[in-house]
Amino acid sequence: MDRKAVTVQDVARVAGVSTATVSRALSDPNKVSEDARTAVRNAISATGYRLNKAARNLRKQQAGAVLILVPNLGNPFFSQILQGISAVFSETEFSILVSDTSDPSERDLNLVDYFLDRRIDGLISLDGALSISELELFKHHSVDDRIVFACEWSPLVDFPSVRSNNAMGAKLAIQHLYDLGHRKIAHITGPEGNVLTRERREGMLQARQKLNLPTCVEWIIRGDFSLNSGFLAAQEIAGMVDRPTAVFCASDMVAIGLISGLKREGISVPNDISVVGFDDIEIAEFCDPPLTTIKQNRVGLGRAAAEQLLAQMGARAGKPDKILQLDVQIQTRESTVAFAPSTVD
Amino acid sequence: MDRKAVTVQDVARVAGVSTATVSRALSDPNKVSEDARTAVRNAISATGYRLNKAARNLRKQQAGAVLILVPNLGNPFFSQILQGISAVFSETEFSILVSDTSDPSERDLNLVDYFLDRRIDGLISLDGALSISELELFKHHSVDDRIVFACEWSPLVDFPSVRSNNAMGAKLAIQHLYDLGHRKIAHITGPEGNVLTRERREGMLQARQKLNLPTCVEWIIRGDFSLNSGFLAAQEIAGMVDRPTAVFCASDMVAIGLISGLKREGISVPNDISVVGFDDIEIAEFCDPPLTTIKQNRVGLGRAAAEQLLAQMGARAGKPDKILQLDVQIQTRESTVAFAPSTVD
DNA sequence: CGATTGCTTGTAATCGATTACAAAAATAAT
DNA sequence: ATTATTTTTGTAATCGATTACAAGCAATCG
Repeated sequence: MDRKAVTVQDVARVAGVSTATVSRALSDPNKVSEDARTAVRNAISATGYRLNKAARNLRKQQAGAVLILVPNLGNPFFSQILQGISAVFSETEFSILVSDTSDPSERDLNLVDYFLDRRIDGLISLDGALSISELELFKHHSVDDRIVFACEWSPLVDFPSVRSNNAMGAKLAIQHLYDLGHRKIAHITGPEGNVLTRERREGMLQARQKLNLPTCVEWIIRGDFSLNSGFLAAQEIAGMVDRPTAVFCASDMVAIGLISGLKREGISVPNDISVVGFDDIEIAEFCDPPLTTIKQNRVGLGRAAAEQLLAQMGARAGKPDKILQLDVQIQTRESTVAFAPSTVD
Repeated sequence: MDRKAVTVQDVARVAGVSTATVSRALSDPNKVSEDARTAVRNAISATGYRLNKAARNLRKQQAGAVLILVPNLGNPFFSQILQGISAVFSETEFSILVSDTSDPSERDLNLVDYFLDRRIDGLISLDGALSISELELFKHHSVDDRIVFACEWSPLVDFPSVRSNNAMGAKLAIQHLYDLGHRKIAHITGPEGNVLTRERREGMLQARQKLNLPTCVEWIIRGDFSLNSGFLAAQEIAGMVDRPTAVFCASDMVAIGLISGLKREGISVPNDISVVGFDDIEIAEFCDPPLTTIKQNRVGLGRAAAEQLLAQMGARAGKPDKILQLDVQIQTRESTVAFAPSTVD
């Protein structure tokens, strides 16, 4: 690459046209004549010309990149959404930058600086927990029309967002357990303050109310989406006097941790307790027992978010903010079975 | 952000110095006097100046970004390496672009184009299976000194690479099983052609030979690192006349699939067969039974690769190509137990 | 036939930071 | 005090593509 760079000037000379014509032939081919177009095409392949993105970006006042904020890159759940996003942008001129918000070294950098430094043209956040001051800055510098939330979102602002229908998922889970004859249903939540936690819990509470199910404060157990929180919840459940016959978990990881923990307590899944997860991560099918869960279309979610952002960046006109909610399905496997009242209550 | 951009000119005017001084104050502060430095600093905060990366990149003939090639973003194994890489580059001026090589829409784009388009200054590939033509192109355009392999690598070239000591991992696994009294040890491999598959298999064969273990062609089962391949291998093992008492799997996913499959065949782990995985993914601890496995330092691997690339990009001098091999450890859990010869052989 | 419209093209300014070169100022040496 | 040396500064060219503007030319119209 140390061969002196071939520029648009060189192409122009070889093709016998001006630089303006070369540039136009590249960006908007039907602005130039057939002849010029082929001359430029030939000159390009003759010289081995490659457009310099930095120069274009400078002139066009854009960055040619978007930033994806991921709460935790190590989590397969998020990285599959990233896959969907990546698939869409790879068809465009945009590159994707990825930043892990759980990484402390990235936290001190203001996000809005990415925009101001002209490093990015848009932003997709999978993290709903952006600070209020950060969100204010977005608005203040009017870059808020180039931001889309995916999966999670922030209740503090009304930026467009693509998400799964979490309440629907919770309802499906409860209804499924109800249909199997379960009445005493516990729930392990996500971390407090998280929007997904809230939506799933509310959906569950609504379904529960509609079906007239008994409630018990003890049955709502605080978790944090992690394997370990499920594992710990198992001990709590084992110690309950009025033990639930089924548990709806806010994530598959929690469900897997729970099953592992219950087993350790001598409680069998699904014979003693049925368990439902949320997410349908790949491994759910290969657990023991295979996990009944709520399936989200993660790749589709990423794709939709990417397309939303592209639309937004294309049309700078203030289009109505959108919330796109993707349907979820229940995937029944062997971790849930019909309630068999072995011991009379 | 539509407020007209503040440029280095504006700062110069306010500070009462020239643009050159402003630029120098920013890039190499001890090239200018104390007075000028503070004047510039004040002017910057007074004007709210932000450096335009596109302009700098154009002038400095660099991109300010590196590309990370990931075989499969949806796989937590890779995304944790990404986390390590990300942590290092976030301390620098470089942004990271991420591309999923399993994404068909990215496959038609020549990787070397990223360099030629000046979109990236360096490349870290977690994918060892780059095509020979692609690798030739790298050399042909002499960008091969700005490429580092991480985790996987290509046997076709001698680019620097950071990897786990896979052979050592295999030896640890076999030795562990040997110490527990196992002699009939099977192995489920990764996909054919993959370097990790080869290293782990060779390491296993060597250890096996050194310990003078019996061999049997049937006991080497072809897998592909996936859950499903482990699941399928279970059926094969169940049908063997001379059944192994332990299985060393090329990945944790395979091990989990295997355990799930064996259970379905009525074979208990670890009572009937002990199982060892490779990777120590997060979930390994919460499987049933918790998985004995070879632990790789994924984040450390990412960090090391990132630092290697930084060193390489900094010193354009041809420094010796390096292969950095990180040690692995065995993490014993409950999927392996001492061999108890219940049925006399 | 002259005027109007539409299409294609070229010239040159522009995006914003960096840096080669040279001049000026400050310091050290004789 | 004068010269040599070092440090600090400014001017202007430069990176490479885009595009406003104007001009050239052909086609269309009254």
